[in-house]
Amino acid sequence: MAKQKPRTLSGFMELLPQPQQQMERMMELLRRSYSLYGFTPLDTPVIEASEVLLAKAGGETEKQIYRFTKGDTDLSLRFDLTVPLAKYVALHYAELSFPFRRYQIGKVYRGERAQRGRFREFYQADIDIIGDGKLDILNEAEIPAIIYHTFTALGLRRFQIRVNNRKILNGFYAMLGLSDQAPDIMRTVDKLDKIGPEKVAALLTGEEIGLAPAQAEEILKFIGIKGCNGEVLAALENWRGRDPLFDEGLDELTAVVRHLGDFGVPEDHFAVDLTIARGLDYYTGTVYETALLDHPEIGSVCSGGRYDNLAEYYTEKQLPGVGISIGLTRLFYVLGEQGMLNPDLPTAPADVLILPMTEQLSPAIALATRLRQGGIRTQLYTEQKKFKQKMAYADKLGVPFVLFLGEDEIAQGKVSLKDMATGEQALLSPEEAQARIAAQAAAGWTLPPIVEK
RNA sequence: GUGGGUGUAGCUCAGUUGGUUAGAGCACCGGAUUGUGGUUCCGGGUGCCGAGGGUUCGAGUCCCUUUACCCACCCCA
Repeated sequence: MAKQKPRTLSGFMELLPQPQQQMERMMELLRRSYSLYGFTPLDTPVIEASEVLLAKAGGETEKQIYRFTKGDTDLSLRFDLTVPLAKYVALHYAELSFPFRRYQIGKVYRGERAQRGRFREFYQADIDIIGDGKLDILNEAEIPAIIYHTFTALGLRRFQIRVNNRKILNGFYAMLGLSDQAPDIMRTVDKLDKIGPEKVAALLTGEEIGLAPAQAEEILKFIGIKGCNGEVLAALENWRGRDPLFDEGLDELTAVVRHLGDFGVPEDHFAVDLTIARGLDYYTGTVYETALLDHPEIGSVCSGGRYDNLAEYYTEKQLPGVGISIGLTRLFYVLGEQGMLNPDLPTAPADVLILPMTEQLSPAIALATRLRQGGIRTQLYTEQKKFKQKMAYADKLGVPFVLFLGEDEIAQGKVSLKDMATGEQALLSPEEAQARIAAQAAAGWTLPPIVEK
């Protein structure tokens, strides 16, 4: 019979056991980091009713949404975690405490063409802080501090958090009388690093945007402000007093920069960058983008910002918030491609493999139970294979220990424990063997029980 | 959505101006070695040459269509 060829869709990441372990490790580090800052975990459905998910969407995002019908219901896959959060907060408003700080790690779906470092299904790891009516500016400084901590916890060093404020940009374009064209201008200006000032100027004065050369020059001069954070802020002061929104944004940005220092983020890991404006269009104030300095070509791995009204499509309540999203799949892809994933990370699924050498399995099963009760990850190998194949299996899994239990051992009440790294083997009592394995077992594996007795 | 590239073994890829039985490395399987792996040696090809049509005595190779994947743009994590 002809077989259906197995295949995985383009843009969907599917990992082998070892890299999967590394991925899980990364997620665990993120959870710990987010938890450390007092965020509560949240999960929401991957599928939502289309009218809920698309309440605000339009343009590009709407085109990218996976949408389908099941029976007569119109369904969509979530394309980010922020819209589901908005729904969640609006729905459970009365039962939540504000400011509501939640983290969420989950898959999202975008039906765009897959590309290097760009997927159709990918993990986002989000944190958001939602206020009830108001939200203090300090939160906008804390968010990038969390990013700094998190990236550092992952072992990353060469990254930079770039900060800007939409109010500054919108205020600036208002000064020039260009409020209507502002979104197009920002998107163009965002390409500065990639295509250079000449091409940006050409695009700005081109047919689609149609600015006067003098206006383009003014814009390039503005976004071209360089220097350390203090210098950039000082330069921005020159525009103060000409637009109230601009002034407000400048005050906010100044506060964010100052508090970032208070939170312990080193000066060289964040920068005021007037070109960034990215992210979905619901950002209204501070915006962030984090880049890996050695891989600018791969784009942003983490971005976010401040929004004034998260859930305006679901509720009359005013719910301002600030948050960021780490593109976990992209980040993992880049790290893997660059050989930056720690190869020393133990990825064996077990600390020990028990090889029963006789037909009599009861002692081996009892031993496995005993080790597991002691918190040792134990695999019992009972397949009828040649000895050599059993060893090859242990070798491929990378288990640090193999434990033989044959007639001799059972008769003596002992076990043979082989250290796979050194090749040394010893006849030990079960207690001694357990102690040796436990000494090398991956740290932090045991967790307190979640169910009360 | 737009532009370009590539489909040959599980993976990465060779395959001459069209020529008879389609190859390499790695992986995999078996053996040397029935209580000792990772090294070594010996043996094994596991294939609808993406699919459909055309040209030809003859197509992996040339032409057309189609489909999938990759790269870039758009946009974005």
